Amino acid sequence: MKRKITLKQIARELDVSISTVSKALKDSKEISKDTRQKIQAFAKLYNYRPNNIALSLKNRKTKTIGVIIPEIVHHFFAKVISGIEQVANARGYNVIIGLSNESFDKEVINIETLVNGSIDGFIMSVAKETLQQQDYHHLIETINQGIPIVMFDRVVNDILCDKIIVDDTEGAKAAVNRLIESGCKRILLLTTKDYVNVGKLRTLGYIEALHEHKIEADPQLIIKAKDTHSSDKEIDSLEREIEKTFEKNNDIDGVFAVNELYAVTAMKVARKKGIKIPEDLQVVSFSDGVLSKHSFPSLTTVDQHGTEIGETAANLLIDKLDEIEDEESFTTKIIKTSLIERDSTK
Amino acid sequence: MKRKITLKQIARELDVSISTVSKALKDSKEISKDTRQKIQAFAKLYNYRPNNIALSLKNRKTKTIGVIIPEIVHHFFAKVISGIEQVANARGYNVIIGLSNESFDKEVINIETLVNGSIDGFIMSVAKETLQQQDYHHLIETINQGIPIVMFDRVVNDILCDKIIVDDTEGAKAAVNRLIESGCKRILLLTTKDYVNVGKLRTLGYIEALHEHKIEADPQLIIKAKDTHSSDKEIDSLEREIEKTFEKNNDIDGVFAVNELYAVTAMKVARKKGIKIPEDLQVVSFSDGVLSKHSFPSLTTVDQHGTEIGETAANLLIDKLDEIEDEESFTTKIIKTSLIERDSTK
DNA sequence: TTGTAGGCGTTATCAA
DNA sequence: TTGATAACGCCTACAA
Repeated sequence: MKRKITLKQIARELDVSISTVSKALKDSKEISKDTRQKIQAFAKLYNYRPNNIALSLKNRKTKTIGVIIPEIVHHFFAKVISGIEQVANARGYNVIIGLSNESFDKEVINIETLVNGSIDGFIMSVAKETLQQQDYHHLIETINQGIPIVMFDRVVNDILCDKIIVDDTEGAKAAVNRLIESGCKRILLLTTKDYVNVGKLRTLGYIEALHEHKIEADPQLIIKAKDTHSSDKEIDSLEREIEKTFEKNNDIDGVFAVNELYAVTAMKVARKKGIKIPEDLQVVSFSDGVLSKHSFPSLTTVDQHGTEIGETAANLLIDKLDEIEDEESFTTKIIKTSLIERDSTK
Repeated sequence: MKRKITLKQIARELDVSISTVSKALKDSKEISKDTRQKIQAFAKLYNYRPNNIALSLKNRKTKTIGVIIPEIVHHFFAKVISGIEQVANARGYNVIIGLSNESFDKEVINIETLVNGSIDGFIMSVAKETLQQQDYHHLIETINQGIPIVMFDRVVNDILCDKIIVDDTEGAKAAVNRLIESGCKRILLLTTKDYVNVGKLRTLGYIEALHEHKIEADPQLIIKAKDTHSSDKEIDSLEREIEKTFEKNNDIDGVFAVNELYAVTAMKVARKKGIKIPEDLQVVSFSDGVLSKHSFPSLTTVDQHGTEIGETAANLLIDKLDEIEDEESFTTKIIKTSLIERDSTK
């Protein structure tokens, strides 16, 4: 077991000074060709690589970015990470991940432990609990310390930083329009509680689409799932609610769900009740998932382009870190969604 | 924008030496109660936190572990990461992730950039390409440098290190047994090429189960998908192969798939052909996914317990790093699978 | 052309 | 009780 070799060791072995070695390895012309070659050959032989930690300490840059997300067992977030990682790696950065599990405390702890030198900047999607409590001191403090944050998806409007958002409202509107255009008149909305920004925005899109087509929104047709984690229990309870709503409103001919799990749950209810999709009921959902593609029938969905979001976020952050971008200007980028037509619509 | 405060600055402000500050913040009795309190109060006020990078350099420990996996947009790997992250955080470690995208080169690069001081140890699942080429020099070198590796799922037997494996063969056997017990006689196997270890082992389990029940394995009923990434195209081609096989063998009454995507693909073919599940055809798959739970019919699957694998791997690695475990002994832990019964079996 | 010295932030040892 | 010094590994301005 041989430890990694250091400049010091090379210097000792070759009987030169540390700085000579350092310069020689940078191919500096200060050093004679002879010694340069000798040192380079030796370094190569022993597979010398500069120690990242020492570099970080010296340069006050770690070349790593911290990614804080609510959960990772989730197709959308996994895609975003994948996009971040790709860009980060290509631009010489590493990626540390921290999971908040939607908990405020875990989010704070994660950020605090990384802030102390481990990372140069953050990319994050805010935990539901944080949004609910509206306590953003940890975010404000890191920004005040000169550590840039790029928020995506779950964004806090009050905080001044770069943001990548999905055009949730537009996407939802397009989805609902799609339903209306193929004949739906009574469209059930499956959404989240309002404090989840994206749920709220998608709800807004639903309302707007109806409005544009002079259809009045019926409160009876809006179900706000009381979920926090999409756990089995919560989905079961949603299922019962959907069932009840179908029973009370047997004229429902469309469903718009803010995520694919809700959509699949609706389809399950429909199947139980013998409602044919897409003949009697059409379904569209927001999503970025495998479920949509492989459910039966496959789901028409609003694609959020998770990978692209991740890539954009990483580029934005690294531009700032590498000082390609001005430190004091903040942009909000909107990633356009697109509708993927599958078999749950006519 | 106030930069993080350092010991030096505190020392200057309070007109004491750096080492006094350092000791006082550790509540060392060497320092008088008075100065201790003064310094602690000041540090608290300015929210002092030791710089991780400096600590890493000093201690030659980074308190972070590198996780190298083939992909992250994959339920199983996401679960494993989730398990790793949980344990790591609880034990004071951070997690850096690197994605190989199943590519040998990316795996090598990822490991090499992290080896230079950024991490204390690795948890990894080997890329398919690496397994195919059987070139493990990067792994051997890191181990030789005293950096421990814990492998999971896709494991290299020839390399001496800790390993966490799923009892693939047993799990597959249990799955196939389940099919046989509920009456299946002609069971189609959907698997991968042999160089993917887990595919091979699961295939073995299939063979063993048949053998135990004195059913002869029919090569016609074994489809080895020529996939590397489960891309759409590859799945389409698998679909056609399954279709052909069904046409040639109309007595198939069971399917065992080594992953849920293959299983869902088989169910799709069955649906097209009007084959009823589970009445005419029963399906079981290996998996750790959302698909199984929400497909129609929901799939009976072999649960791999991804989170537990991640937790076990992290504990094993950290035990070694924190020297709770002997550095020179290597264990291979087997995580038992369990069968989750759903609607695709009788 | 090569080497010395100081510093990045911290801790530990030893001296005052 | 406090402080100076060296060290972790690297880089660089400056001196020789």
